[in-house]
Amino acid sequence: MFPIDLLDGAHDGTPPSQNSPLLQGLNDEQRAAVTLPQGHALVLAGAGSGKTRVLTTRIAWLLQTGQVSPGGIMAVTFTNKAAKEMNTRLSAMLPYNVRGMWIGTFHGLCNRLLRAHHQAAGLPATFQILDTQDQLSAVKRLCKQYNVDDERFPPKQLTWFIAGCKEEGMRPKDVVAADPDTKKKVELYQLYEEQCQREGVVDFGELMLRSFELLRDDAALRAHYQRRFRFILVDEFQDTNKLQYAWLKQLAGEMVNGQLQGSSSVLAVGDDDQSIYAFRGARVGNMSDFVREFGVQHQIKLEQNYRSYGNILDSANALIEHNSQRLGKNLRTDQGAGEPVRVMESPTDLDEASWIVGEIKDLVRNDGYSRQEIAILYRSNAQSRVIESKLFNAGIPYRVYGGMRFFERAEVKHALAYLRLIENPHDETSFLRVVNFPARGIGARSIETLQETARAAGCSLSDAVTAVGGAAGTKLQGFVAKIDVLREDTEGKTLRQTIERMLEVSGLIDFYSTEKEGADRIENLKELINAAESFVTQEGFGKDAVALPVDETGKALTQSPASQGIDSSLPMLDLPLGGVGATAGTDAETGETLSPLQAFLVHAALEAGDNQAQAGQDAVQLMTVHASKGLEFDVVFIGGLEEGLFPHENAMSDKGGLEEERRLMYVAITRARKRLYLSHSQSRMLHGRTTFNLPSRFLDELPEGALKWLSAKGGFGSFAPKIAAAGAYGAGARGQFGSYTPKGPEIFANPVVPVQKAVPGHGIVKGKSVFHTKFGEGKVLAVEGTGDDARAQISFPRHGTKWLALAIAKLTVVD
DNA sequence: ATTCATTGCTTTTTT
DNA sequence: AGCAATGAAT
Repeated sequence: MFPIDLLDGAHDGTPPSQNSPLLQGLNDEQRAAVTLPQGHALVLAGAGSGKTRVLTTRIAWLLQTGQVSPGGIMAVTFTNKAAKEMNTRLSAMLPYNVRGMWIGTFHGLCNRLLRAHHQAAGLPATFQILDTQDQLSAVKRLCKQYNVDDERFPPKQLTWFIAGCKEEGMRPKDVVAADPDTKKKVELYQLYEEQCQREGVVDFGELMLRSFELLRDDAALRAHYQRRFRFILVDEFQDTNKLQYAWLKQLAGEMVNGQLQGSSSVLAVGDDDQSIYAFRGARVGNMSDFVREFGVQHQIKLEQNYRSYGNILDSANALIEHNSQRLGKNLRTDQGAGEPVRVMESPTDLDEASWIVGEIKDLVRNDGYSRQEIAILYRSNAQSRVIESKLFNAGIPYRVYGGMRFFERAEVKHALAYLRLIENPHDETSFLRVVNFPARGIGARSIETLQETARAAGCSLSDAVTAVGGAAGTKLQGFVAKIDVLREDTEGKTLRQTIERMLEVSGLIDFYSTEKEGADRIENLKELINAAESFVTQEGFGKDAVALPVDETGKALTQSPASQGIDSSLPMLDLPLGGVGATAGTDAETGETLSPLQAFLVHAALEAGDNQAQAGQDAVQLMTVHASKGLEFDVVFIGGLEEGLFPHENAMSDKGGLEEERRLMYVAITRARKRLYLSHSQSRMLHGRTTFNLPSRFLDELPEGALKWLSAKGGFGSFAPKIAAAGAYGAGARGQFGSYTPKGPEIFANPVVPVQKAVPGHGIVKGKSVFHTKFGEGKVLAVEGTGDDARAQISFPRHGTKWLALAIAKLTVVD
């Protein structure tokens, strides 16, 4: 369907030096992609085909051959991680620095655009960004104000509705509301917008939508950026939603009779087979739309895989073949077949976990694999629990990805709220978050009065405090005065000093130091200071901003970009953000500079921080399949390959659901370099009850020749080789296998690690020293309870005395 | 204001 | 089952 279009790099008549060191080691397809001539192009980059390398080399190539200066390049990604990776690689490849380019996430770049043109966009210069939590609390507040029945309109659903509308590019007036429920939602959407506007805040969707509208409605501005960005590169194009696609079109040129006209070149890199975010609005269809509307001339497929052995790729290829909606692509490798893909069936999820743990022990002990090169992937987060407990009991270090991110933690959010109030006393989300935290006797009643007063007077909460009388009024005024003092105190101070002062004045530190679980919260607040410090250093605040000469057309000014005066000390937000001939840091209209504090707050919202657990040394990696995208490991376990779980039953409702699940499986398989294990269990504890599931249909879709069934080993081999016997424990067999409930001794013959309940002694005894991954070494003061309920009281020198549940806390006995 | 009890939710997730 | 968030009781 898509012909491979190998280009020799000499189409535009001026053959660039094909022997450039940049092109060394690239295969023909990669080289063709890197040296593409001007014009729009689509690169279908299979898993492990060197996609990031192609993207970065392409940029380096464009610069090196003088086709464009850094200012003429935009590279868009989805995650901060990907953007960072691109930056890092580019800095390594290029002799000069990378700052002049616009490299970032969609939201990051939108933020940049809106900062530069906040006036045209109708936003205050210091607008702040609401994350998902903030958005939810804003909606809750709204619902309360308008007495919305939160049974019928759960705030969470409203936030989904609003985000969904924005992703589709729809303002309240654009939504077709047929039924009264939708009408009500649209009404609330409208009110929510007004509230955000009043408070000077934007949510993630708004960043995208607002900057799209800015470009759409301001022809001069649009023309400027269209001229500036000669080359636009988009990573993970299959994950773009409708709005992001429309946004790209605005930057790339003008639509004339359904065809895009413009002088810029858009390179979209993606893999339709790895599209796993349709559930949150991604449109794979953007790929074919792109080809049609942009009049794409060149399509290149990167099918050479440098990651996995043949059996793994054969499995991936065979599986994805079952999808009908594909552009068509087959991965190949020179590495040989490698080991077969191992498949295992276990009677229960506990056995499955035990088996995985045993296998990992062998891999590490006998085969010399390092733990961090082993990943356990699962469809849903709930599955990690069992595996974690088995790993823990076996004393194998592991790391779970996902969960709370740094800037999302309650104490950090509290601190950020105070900081936001310093900048903007009218930020009501922040105001309400901390007006009574730490508790200062301002109850719900007082707040209600304040809200009524503010509404009556048509002013913000903080302005309304003086109008509230009585004891409540005094307390409220005290709070506002506290913030005012803080604002004056920190005027002109460094970010570090500001945060330290805030922690003191707010009473947060005092509060947490009296809390019993407060020690690690204080730790996190201290960490906030560190985060701010490294933000300041990295972003180069405090150094003089240097003007960057911007060529109108974005064309190379000189052959040596190093001489263009790009200064690495330029903070990203200070860059001349367009506006014709803008000068960084000074131009009041376009290059307005944020204070370090403001910039840090933006950073905190836009980049929620690492969500990895302790960056432990050599630990087995646990994560959902979604989280594994873009990563690779020597050994991969995929657990829970059962109907209803993977493919997940909730995903099967819509027509594309099964295919998306299959792509998810495809992503999972292609993470493995050397060895792949697939596993399913006959029964599983799910939502508190034991369920019995058939093996996943995906197992049927793999090539028999690439697989090796291990189940025989355990005595359940009678069911293998597999699916032919599937009916035997199908729906009719539900009762029959009821006795496999995880109770009593292990039925299964491969129990490398004894079941938890069989171990009354966890080794943790009064008087012993234990090690906790976070708190360090501590002494056991007491032990209580048995089995899963066992708890120990442990005294840590740096974190005080804590009660820890042994089933949860990661403790190892120190001899 | 703090603590305890009840209720609801539970696919995947970035920004 | 387990957790978070809400509501009632002290």
